[in-house]
This record gives sequence, structure tokens and C-alpha cells, in this order.
Amino acid sequence: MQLVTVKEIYRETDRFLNQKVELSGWVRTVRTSKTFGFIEINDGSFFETIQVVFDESLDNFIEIGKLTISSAIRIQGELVSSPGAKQPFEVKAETIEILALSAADYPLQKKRHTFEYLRTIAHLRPRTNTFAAVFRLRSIVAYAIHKFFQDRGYVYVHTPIITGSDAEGAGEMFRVTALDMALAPKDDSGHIDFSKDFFGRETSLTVSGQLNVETYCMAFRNVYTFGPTFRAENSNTARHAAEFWMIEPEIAFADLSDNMNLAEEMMKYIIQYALDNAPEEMAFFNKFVDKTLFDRLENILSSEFVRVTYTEAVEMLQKEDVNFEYPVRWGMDLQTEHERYLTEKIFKKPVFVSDYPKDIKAFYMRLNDDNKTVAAMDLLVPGVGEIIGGSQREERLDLLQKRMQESGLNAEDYWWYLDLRRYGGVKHAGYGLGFERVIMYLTGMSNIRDVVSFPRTANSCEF
RNA sequence: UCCUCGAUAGCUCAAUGGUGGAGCAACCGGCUGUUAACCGGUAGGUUGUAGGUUCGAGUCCUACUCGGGGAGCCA
Repeated sequence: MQLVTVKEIYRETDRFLNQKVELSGWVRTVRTSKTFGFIEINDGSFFETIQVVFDESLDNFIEIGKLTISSAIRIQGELVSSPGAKQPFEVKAETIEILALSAADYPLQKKRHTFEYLRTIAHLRPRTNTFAAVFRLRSIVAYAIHKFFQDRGYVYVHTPIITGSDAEGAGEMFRVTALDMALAPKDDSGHIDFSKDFFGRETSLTVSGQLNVETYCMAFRNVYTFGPTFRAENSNTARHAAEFWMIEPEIAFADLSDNMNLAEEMMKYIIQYALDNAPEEMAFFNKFVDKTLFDRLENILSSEFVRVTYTEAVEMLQKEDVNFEYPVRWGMDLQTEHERYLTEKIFKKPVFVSDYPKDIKAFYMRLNDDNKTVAAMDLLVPGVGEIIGGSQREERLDLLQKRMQESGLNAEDYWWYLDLRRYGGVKHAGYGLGFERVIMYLTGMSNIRDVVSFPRTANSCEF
């Protein structure tokens, strides 16, 4: 009797056909007749289920027929080719052992549930087809990202989760404190005295690893971070979460064009990797979640990403005969409706928009020679919108200091960041890729809450 | 945070201001190759919460809570 997984049976069917096998897994569905029945089980190793046929020759036939969904069982039997149309093979059971009987009020039924309902039972939803596919893909894509960078010699840097820089500028921050807030020590002006706190200063959860990873970029040349990020923004959209994962590569001796080349190569690599290594899951998404998925992904793999400057994009949008809620005008940030129009209507594929006005972008972005724009780039993709935001960094100390001053930042807080410009600081660039947004893009899932195991959003931290 | 729509059985949804229903799930029974199996039966409800209008409220009004969609912020 060979102990096998469902994945092994599907991938190496010839090895197991007409052999005795032993399987264990969870019941997805049971169908019975007077003298025989069928069980489909999923053993966790594979997206697909396997059908088990059983009949009254089993001494526990009656009990088996009453198995509830999600009960755990062990089956011994023979793998045989199946006369049924929907599966190539099945297991003819000789013994079925009930390992754990699931209660009858198991909330998942043999029918389609809404994603909204499944979010209320996030501890059970990975047992559904959709979420099993999403989270196996998420694991595979995380590995693909590491593989992409590691194969190219990048060093993976673990940047800190707790940060003392209180103005990274990327968003609202969650405070980290060991103080009892009810008894917090106050200073003379009545504000909480964080010098008495654990770190002796005010600290927060990171909103980006970028500033830290730039320091390692100046040592290892090509580096990346991949870790959790926290934003305390009261964002209530399908593509924002308070806790999410971000990939942030940083490359030295490189400019904005190199940065976009890297982003494009990485995106294509990830897509190809997902198609090659999760074919069942991807086929499922294409069939049940987004019927245009494969066409969309194939189109991306076989074409070059569009590259336009912000100024060109504004001109193109102004020429279109469309009534935008917010008219396009040079100097304002592109609204979601403009970004979507660019990527979904005009180009119908991923678009890099670069060289934004300096006033709407972060202080660390490199000032262009026109003195009006900075070497920033966003990658916009159909369906998701902004998936990457990046820039060439300002490596010239005097200009960086000037920009910080204009942005109202205290240069002393960034002394180590400025040091990089004094000690062999060269041109360098990098970007942040929202991991969940990649998963959304690869699966067609339209809500970020459905690609995070236990999503944390404003007013929601169950589980 | 703003705009908008919604909340009725375990799930998905019906119900003109006038006795709250269906399908699926559950439970009981039937069925010799099923595929979200099928057939028959049983049980299941303080209509999100708190007020108000009315002879009478699931239905109308107010507030709150939670959720969907859109916007801002961004990845």
C-alpha cells in the first residue's frame, strides 16, 4: 500500500494506475445510493479533488454515507480509470476510516458563496476552490519574486518593521509604544513624553523599507526588500489594506530607464512563472473569476509596456473626447479615472507614466534638468490601476537638502540618509511593488481583502 | 473621511403600508455510476440595532452599526 498525495496521482498517473494506494483528506462532497456512493476529497496537496467510490461491502458503509462535508478520512483502495466523464480516474475504496467527523453546521456548502460572506469566515475560506487557488498562487508568486531577484544576484535585505523616522512621507503611520496610554507620562506642554517610552523616542510601524534599503544598495549594488508594510490610512477601497506586503528593489549605477526595464522584466517573469507553475489554479481563475485573464496575461507577455511621460499623458487625455469628473490639467496628480482611461482605453496594456511634476511627488525623487519634473514612474495596469510606484533617487546632496527643506522635513532626522550622498553616493533607482495588487492582477480577484489571508482594514481586524 | 446602494431562515434571494415565502443547506426516508446528483417529507424567523409615524411597519421617517460600489490617499 503506497501512501500518496492527490498531486502525485495527477502528475504521475501511470505510476499509480491499477495500484493499491492510501490517501487521506477532507470530504468536499458525498453522493450516495442504496448500495454505493461517491466521495470527493481534497487532500490539500493539489487544487483538484479525487473521487472515491465505495459500496456496501465496507463494514461502515452506512456511516460513510452520512459523512459531513469537511470530515477527515483515510482511504485505502485501488486507483482505477473512471467510467465517468468528469474525472480520468478514481479510487475504489477497500477501507475508509473516519478520522474526524465534521459538525453538521459546517458553514461551507456545496454551492457558490459570495466573497462577502466568505470574508466573515476567513478561517474556513481557504477550503473553498477560489481561496485555495488564490493562496496557493500567492505562495508560488512569493517564491517567484525571490527567485527572480536571487537569480540575478540581488541581495535580500530585511529592513526594520519598527521605524523611528516619523515622516517617511508615504502615509499615515501606526504608533508603536510600550507605554500604558492611560498612564502615559506627559511633558511640560502636556504631550505624551515618548522619551520615557521603550525606544526613548516616538516610533511607528514602517510605511516603506525604501530609505533603509537604499543604504544597503550603496553596499551590495542590487538589493530588494520583501516584507510587510503598514499604513494607518482610513482608506475604504477594494485595493487598500492597512497591512500589506511590498517588494522594493533598489539598483545602483542605474537610472529611471533601467528601473522601468527591471520592473517590466520582473512583471513578465512573474506572470510566466504563475502560468507555468500553477496551471490548474490559473485555469480556474480564467474560467470562474475573470474570463479575459489569459488573453490579458498573454497580451502582456508578448508586448512591450508603453512608456509615456506625465506631460505626454496629460496631452493625450486632453485630446480625448471624454467628460472626466476632474478635467486634466498639467500640474495636478492623475486621478484614478485618468489612470484607468490611459491603461484600459487608450493603450489596453501596462503603461509606465514617468517624469511627474515635482510638487506632487516625494522629496527623494531626482530632479530633472527642466527643474519642474522629477524622475518618477508609476506602472498602471488594466483592472488594478497603480501597481508600482518608483523613481530615480536624488543623489546630489545639495539638491536633496533643498527638496527636503521645501517639503518641510527636518534634515537632522535623515542624517544617515544624507550621509549616503556624501560617501560615494551614485545614481540609483528603485520602486515599490504592491504584492497583493500583483496577486489581484494575476487572479482577476477584484478585492484586496480576498487575496490576504486575514485582511486588516479600517474597522476590521477579526481573526 | 466623502458620495451612493444595501442589511429578511445557516446561505442566496422574494414579499402593493394589511396573516413573512422559495431554492439550496440541515434532519428523516427512497434510489445500482453520481458530478452543485436526483425524488419525497420534516423542521427552521423578535425582518441589523434603537427610536418615531400609523388602527396596523419587513415596507415610511431619524440615528447608529456593519457590508457592497465609487472617490480621496497610495502599493
